[in-house]
Amino acid sequence: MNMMHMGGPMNGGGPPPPQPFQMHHPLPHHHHHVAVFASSANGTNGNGGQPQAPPPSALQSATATPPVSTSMNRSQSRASCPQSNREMSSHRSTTSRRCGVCRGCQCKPCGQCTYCQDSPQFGGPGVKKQSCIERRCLRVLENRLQRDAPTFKARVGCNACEDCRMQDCQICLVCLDKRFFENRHIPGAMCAKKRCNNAQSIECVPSSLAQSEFIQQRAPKRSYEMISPVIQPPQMSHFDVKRVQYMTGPPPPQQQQQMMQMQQPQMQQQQQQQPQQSQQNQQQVVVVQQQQRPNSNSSLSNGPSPPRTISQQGTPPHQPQQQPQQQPQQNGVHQIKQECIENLEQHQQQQQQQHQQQRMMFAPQPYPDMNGHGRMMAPPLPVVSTPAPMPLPQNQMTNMPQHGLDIPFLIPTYAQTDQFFSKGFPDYEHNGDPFVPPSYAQDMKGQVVLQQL
DNA sequence: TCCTCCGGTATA
DNA sequence: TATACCGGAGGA
Repeated sequence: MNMMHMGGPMNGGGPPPPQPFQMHHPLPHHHHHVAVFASSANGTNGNGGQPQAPPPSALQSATATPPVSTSMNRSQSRASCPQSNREMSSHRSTTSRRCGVCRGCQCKPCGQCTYCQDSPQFGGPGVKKQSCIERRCLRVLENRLQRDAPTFKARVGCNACEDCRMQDCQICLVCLDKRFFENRHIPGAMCAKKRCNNAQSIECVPSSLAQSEFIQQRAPKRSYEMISPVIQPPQMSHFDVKRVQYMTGPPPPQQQQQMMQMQQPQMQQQQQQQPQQSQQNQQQVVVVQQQQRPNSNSSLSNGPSPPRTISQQGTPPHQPQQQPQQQPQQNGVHQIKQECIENLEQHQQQQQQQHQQQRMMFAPQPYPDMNGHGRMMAPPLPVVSTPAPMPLPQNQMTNMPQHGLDIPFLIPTYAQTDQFFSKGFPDYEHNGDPFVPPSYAQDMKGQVVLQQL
């Protein structure tokens, strides 16, 4: 995979200090009509304090100073003539040339990233010859994702180690897919910059696969028996991470042992947090949580988790599948099943309502496909560092994801003891991070930029 | 002719 | 495997 275009050296993911820069070339006159439908024109330009950066409100005028450099104008010129022979005569031009109309193309160079500083435009030597990391064309990006995703070494982290708790780098293939394409191409993958020692490889699903299909395959990558209690008794199935499917019978002994080792501390901690629950409720909750949110970033659960119960004394059983007396009673299993079904159904309805509202608030933005035809693209997503989305019981759905999926999947809630996530998800707001294009910032979230072709 | 930057290759 | 480098396509 070619990661060069994903950002280059990035200071470990942290935003470098803002560095004011001077545009060496005055912005040329804009030759194309740009119509902006802004629902929110207030906000900072978010461009690292650059005095030259036009405020979003400036974009509302078709005659305003263009927010891009000469290269963007050239790209727009190309895009303005989609029927151009030159545009269509070359395979390269049809697959990876800038569309010129997406917000990446509309964004002007940040002047701070590696590639900007390399560019002669900013006094650099021009050896890297790459475009500004803020100016990624969504069409080019999607082409790259479609091309690279099948061979991408996608991984799922443990979500417990320090690396997993780091914020996403926002520049790797996974983060870009998450940001712009709702994880469509590399669903469930962890940020490629994270070096989780407990990460497990997952397979990439072809982008042509429907969301509902890939969820069935992708979500339970780490032995998540989220569906198993509905399908069959939980103790009779496990998820084989290698075969990427549910297998009947208990997991292999080695996997069981590994699961137990990873879960014991979390189980104990969880019981300390819920001391007043009745024993029966406690059993049910634990079973559901272990089955449905093993990938949670919470310390309550992480890693592969076979269906299990909890003992009367609150100590986790070491060999639950060999102790039938500790299995939930038949009524309890049915009750859990019913609870899961109800929770999923209820949450599905909630998700649909939420996404309906999101679509009304953040209208999709059209951008041309390879043939120059308009396509509708999902609104920008909030950038969060999240584990693979997993369904949760409804009583745990406090932090709702904004990933826009029309499925009852959400980012797990996090324990109060989790200092990193207990504050909630970081809002997607431009705060000077040069890797966050100003046009993708919160204040531009509701704006639709239309380029007349 | 110059510029931008995609995509392939080399290198650490 | 990630990053750096660079040839060269395409447009102005």
